[in-house]
Amino acid sequence: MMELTRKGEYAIRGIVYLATRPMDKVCLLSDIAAAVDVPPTFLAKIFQQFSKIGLVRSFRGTGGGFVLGRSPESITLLEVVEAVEGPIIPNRCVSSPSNCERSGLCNVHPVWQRVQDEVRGVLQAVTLKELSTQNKR
Amino acid sequence: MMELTRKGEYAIRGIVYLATRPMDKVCLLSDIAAAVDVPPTFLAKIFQQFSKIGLVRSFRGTGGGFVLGRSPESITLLEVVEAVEGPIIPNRCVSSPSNCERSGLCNVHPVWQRVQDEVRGVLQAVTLKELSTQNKR
DNA sequence: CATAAAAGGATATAAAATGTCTTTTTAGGG
DNA sequence: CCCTAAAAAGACATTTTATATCCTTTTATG
Repeated sequence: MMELTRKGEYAIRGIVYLATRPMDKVCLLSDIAAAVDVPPTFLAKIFQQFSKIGLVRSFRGTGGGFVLGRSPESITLLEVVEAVEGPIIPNRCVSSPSNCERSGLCNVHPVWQRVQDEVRGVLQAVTLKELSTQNKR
Repeated sequence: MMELTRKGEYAIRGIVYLATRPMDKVCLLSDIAAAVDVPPTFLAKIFQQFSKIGLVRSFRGTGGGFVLGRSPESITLLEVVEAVEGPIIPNRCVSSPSNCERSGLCNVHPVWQRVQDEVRGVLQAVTLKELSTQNKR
C-alpha cells in the first residue's frame, strides 16, 4: 500500500535531473532519459504532463527540448508527484464527502484525513532545489 | 497514489465491527459481512489473514465464528492495515537499502522515509477502541 | 522543403486488485 | 459414528491499473 509507481519514480528522477542543469540550457528528452535510466518513450509521456501544467517548458523542432518551467526552489516534490500520480488520496472517502456514505458515523474518516495532511505536508516541504543539490555531509 | 485498496477498506470495516461486539460473543463471518456490506468470500480471506497473526480468533464448526484476538484498545489501525496490505512502503527504496542503488547520492530517499514514519505514526496512534465507539458529539 | 524534436493517440503486455468456487478440515450434536 | 455447520485452503476468473511501445502529427529551424 501507499507505494509510489514507476511513473512517479521516473517523474522525480527526470525533473530532478533537469533541475541540476542550468536553466538556460535546453535538454533533449533522450539525454534526460539516458541520464536517469528511464525508457525514453515513457519519460516523454511524463514530461508532456509536466509541460501542460508548466512545471517544464518544451521546445519543438531542431534545438528543441525541455527546461524547467519555474525556479527549482519554487517547485515542490508534492507538485511533481501529484502532476503524474494525481492527488494524494489515502482513502476514497477523503476525496469527497459524498464518497463516504458513512462519513457521518465513520470514525476512520478523520484518520485518513490526517494521513493525507501529513503526507502532503512532508512532500510540500521539499523543493527541487534541495533535491538537486548535493548537500549530504 | 497512496490509496487504500478495497481489501484494506473491508478489513477495517470488518474488524471495527467485530470490536463493537462483546468479546465473548462469537460472530459468524456471514453476519459480519452482511453488517458491513462486504462480499462474504472476500471477507473470509481477510479474516484468515487476521487469524494467522492473532488479530482475531476463529472457531470452526457449529457455533463457530470469530472473536477479537486481543482487546480493542491494544489493536492499532496500523496493525490492521499492514495485516492485509503489507508494510507501508511509500517507495521501494525505503524497504531495503539495497533496493536503492542510488541511496548514497539520492536526496529523495530521506523524504520517503519521513513519509513512511508519519503515516505509520498516525495509524499507530489509533486503536480499535476509538474506532468502534461512537464518540462524535 | 528537409530534418529535428516534442505532442498525441492507439495499442500491447504484465501485474495487481477483486472476487468466486470447490474442496478440505475441524468441531458439535444427535 | 454420522450429519451438519462453519472456517481454512487452494484454484480459478474477471477487471482494472501499471508499464510501456509504436506510429502519426504538429511545430520549429536551417
